[in-house]
Amino acid sequence: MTAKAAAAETRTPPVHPMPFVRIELAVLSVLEGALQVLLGRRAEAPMAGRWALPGGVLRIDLDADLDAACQRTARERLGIELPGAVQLAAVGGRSRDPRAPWALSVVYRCMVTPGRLAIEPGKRMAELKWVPAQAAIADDKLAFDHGLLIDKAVQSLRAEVEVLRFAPGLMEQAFTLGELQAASEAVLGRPLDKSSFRRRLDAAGCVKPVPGELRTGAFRPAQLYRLELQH
Amino acid sequence: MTAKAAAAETRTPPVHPMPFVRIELAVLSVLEGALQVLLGRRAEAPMAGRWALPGGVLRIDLDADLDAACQRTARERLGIELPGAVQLAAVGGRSRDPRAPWALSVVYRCMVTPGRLAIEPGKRMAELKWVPAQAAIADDKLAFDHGLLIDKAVQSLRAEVEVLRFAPGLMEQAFTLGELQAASEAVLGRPLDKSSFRRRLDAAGCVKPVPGELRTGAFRPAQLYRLELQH
DNA sequence: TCAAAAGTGTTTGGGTTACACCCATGG
DNA sequence: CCATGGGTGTAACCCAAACACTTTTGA
Repeated sequence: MTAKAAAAETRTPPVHPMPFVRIELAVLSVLEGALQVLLGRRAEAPMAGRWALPGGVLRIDLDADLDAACQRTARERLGIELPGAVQLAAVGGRSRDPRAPWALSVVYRCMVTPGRLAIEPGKRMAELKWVPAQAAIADDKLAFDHGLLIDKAVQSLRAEVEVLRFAPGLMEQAFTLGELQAASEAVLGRPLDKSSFRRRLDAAGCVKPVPGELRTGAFRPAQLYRLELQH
Repeated sequence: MTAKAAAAETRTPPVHPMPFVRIELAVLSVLEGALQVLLGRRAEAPMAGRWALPGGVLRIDLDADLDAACQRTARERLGIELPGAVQLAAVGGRSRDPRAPWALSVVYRCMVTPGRLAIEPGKRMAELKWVPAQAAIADDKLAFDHGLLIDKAVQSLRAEVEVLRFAPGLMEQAFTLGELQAASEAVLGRPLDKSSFRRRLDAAGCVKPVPGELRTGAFRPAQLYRLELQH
């Protein structure tokens, strides 16, 4: 019986040591006209005091799959869900993380509207802050390889906005076309032409007017729109 | 001393069980005018006898990082290196693989020229065969979730060919523009216009003539070209 | 009445499609 | 000399940038 168990043990894969698996969150937002990324200051070793992407350990007892692990991590570290989070990449290797001989991180990217996030640090987060994405990518004092990960996140976001595939969470539920253009310009880092931007928008059909709804500001009121789900 | 060790132990992450981590290879090739994917018949349980993507267990003692793990897996299963392999995605969850309570696979995609691969099954591979990608994606009898993974691989390849970013391994070292066009058409699944294809090629500068080199066939000899590395 | 932002039209040019047309070669 | 694939030219067209213009409101 013990022999049989031993045999089964030998045949099953866990005979090989497995890597330390984490989830990292690249949470982005357009704030004050610039694309910013949410960083947390690490409360514990390793790299205590250093700024890093919020993240946590994959818990196979709690998480049904990777996407669920992403959401649980978001709840624990940021106190909110991250609808529309998409997987960016997996990175892994020796000496990525001093806690383990081999560390693998699955990185998620998510857009969040300014209001969504009451920046309240959760477990093991000393502090949270928004940092302009440019500065974060250039900062070589970020923990681990998180600078590279932020770069990847920004690149993939740009590629999507370029072809008018707006991630949910980029805008509030309802917004004016002017606001959408401003957000796109902040992400892309270059100005867009109002006329062609709008023509492209309704050619793509990715945005739908909310009848009757207007935003009344200091000047002429603007039609409000919502994101239309892509095919 | 033991107390200190115990404390360290409690703080270090391996207190949580980690998932079973594998590498899967989506090896694609244009064969007989169609995009095909390399499948292996599983020699062992689970799903013995079923066709699946070649793959293997991540070995943190052997692999320096994920890319290295991909190459080792290719050597062991296929007997060759896979230059130009790119990471596609990571998938993971409970009940993906009966061998473990939680399985995570990092999937790589690679193009291979017809001649490159002497289909010689390696360790734990009963047999290897090329299957048209369309058929493989539609086949619901593939092991695990590999049908979905093949779909992803083909989609990402199409997106690249669409913008003339030819993966190394798509073509032999030297090729005629006609061959490049034929391969692109096979990947995209639609005909391309010769004239505009060529104009786009030299606008993008992604292809460079090899002076003096000609391919002499049944008819007029053709200039040979090589892929130019992108910026 | 003016500033500021919303919203529309028109011109223009670059790039792609579609198609026609020569060129070179082995059979 | 002809079938076949290599290679080039041209006109039509589409899209989007550029820019000017009108509209609407609060101050």
